Amino acid sequence: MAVHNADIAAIFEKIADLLEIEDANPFRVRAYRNAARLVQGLTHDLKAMVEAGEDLTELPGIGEDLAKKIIEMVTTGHCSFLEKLEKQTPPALTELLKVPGLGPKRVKALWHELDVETVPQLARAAREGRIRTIPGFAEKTEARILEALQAQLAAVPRFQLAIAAQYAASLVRYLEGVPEVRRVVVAGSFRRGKDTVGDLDVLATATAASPVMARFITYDEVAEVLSQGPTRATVILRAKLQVDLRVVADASYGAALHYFTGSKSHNIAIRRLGQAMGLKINEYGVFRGKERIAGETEESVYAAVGLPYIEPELRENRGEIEAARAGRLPHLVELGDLRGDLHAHSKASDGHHTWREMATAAKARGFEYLAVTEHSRHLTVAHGLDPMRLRRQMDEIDALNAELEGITLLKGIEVDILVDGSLDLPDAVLRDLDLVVGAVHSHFDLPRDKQTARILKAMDSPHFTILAHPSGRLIGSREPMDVDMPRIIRQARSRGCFLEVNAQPERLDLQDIYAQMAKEEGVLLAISSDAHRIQDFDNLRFGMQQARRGWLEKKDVLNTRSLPELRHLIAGTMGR
DNA sequence: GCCGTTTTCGGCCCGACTGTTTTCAGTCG
Repeated sequence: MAVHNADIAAIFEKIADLLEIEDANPFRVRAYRNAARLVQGLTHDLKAMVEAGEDLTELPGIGEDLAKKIIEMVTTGHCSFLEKLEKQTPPALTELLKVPGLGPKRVKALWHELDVETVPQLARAAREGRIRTIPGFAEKTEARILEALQAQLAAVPRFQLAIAAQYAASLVRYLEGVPEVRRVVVAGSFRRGKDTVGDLDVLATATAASPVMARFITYDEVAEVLSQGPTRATVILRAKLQVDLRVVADASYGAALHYFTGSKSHNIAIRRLGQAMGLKINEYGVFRGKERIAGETEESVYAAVGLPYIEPELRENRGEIEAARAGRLPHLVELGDLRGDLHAHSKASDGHHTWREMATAAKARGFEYLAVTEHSRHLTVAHGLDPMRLRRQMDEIDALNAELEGITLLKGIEVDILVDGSLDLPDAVLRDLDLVVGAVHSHFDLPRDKQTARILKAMDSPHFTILAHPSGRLIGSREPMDVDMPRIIRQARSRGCFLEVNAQPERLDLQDIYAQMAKEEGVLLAISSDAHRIQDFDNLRFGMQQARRGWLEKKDVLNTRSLPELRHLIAGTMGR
């Protein structure tokens, strides 16, 4: 049975939940949670590592015991320790932990006092007024549980980064207008550029006299105030997006920004470093005894523990602290490094602007080149091009290039990868293009081996240049295809072709850890807008953040190259 | 359960807010 890293992470989380309900040593619980997070973010397959005989205890947070459990899981497909725990403690209890307001202590009390083991049982107990009879619970708690269960029914998924960005922008403008407010910044997973955010963590610096907190909870988009104190408040916007506001004095800006940006795991690691140096780090600053020695800027916080500044996108405790200590932090690629865009559409297929308009907009962003990559004929809903229309477009592009100054349109196609792995257009026409972007747009649910083989075969085409949106996921609506991504990455290396980080907010595909894996394998990535209208070039900022989360540097990105360099690199893949 | 320019044992990040417990535990981030 195939055991993936995600399966192992899920089992460690489950063990941590059950141990916590059993009131186990909290540090033991944390060890399992740390391990789960580590495994989730690993760029290497644990099964492959075990098969290769690698020493898992080299991984930070994995000791003898957890290594043994991982080996058991990848070789037998199950975890005997979890099975033992599930005999002692009903496994469904871990579902109760997901109800906001219920932690391990309360879940245990509900189980012992009322025999509540499942969410439906919890709902019934709340409706029947039995919860208030448990010591430590009262009517208000019971009411909140009922409310939370109702809210869970109308489950709010995480928000796409780009959507959260819209709510963030107007809230920030509003708060900046409040008297005595100095700075407002959105921290949290938003600042780290995660593909989705669960809530917005907003930091403001203000004087004690500022009415910022009162203004915040009366913001006209606020639907509900969950909690409110002098320095912190939590609200739900009408859009169902939760927003936490934290207010500190301006002198604490850096420490608070660091604390509020997270990730939690990164913060813990930094605080431990501080602790080892006799320092205490909190959101107000870095302290030696009572004396504050840093905290006005994030740089000062890192400097206090002997580290250089670490970019927010790297702060996942996936090796960035070790890299910082060793002076090996990547110099992350930036939006300004892009010299062009290698995936875009026009009215000719399913876009909304002409190539003249697209080229003008691209040039205005400082781009030297823009690839013309319409859909191919198989994608009829998108008015995909057949060979004849493509030939005609190639002539039009030649004519347009003769007119345009300061930008070059590259002749390309986003060709469908058919279910058997063949490409939707004949070699005779593909060979005359500057580049061929291949993409899957159908049959997303093939079994893993077939799906992988299909894509590998497509990449075998001598004209194949870039694999677009490699996982095929649509955030919130379509899961990634079940494919062997490490194998696809190795195929890209051996064929000398490239993978895409698609910047459309619902795609952001490749995902960060695979982008990092590609970098480690020496495969260049294209950060592409997949623009269907001129405004879509703005999405590149989200693709850029995803790429930065994958530790990509300028040298790792195909479209940071000048046009001659780009042509040279592509020539290595075309016409073999 | 992990880990060591404090340590192979004894530590393990830190603070805000809520509700209910009259002084703090539980939860959350």
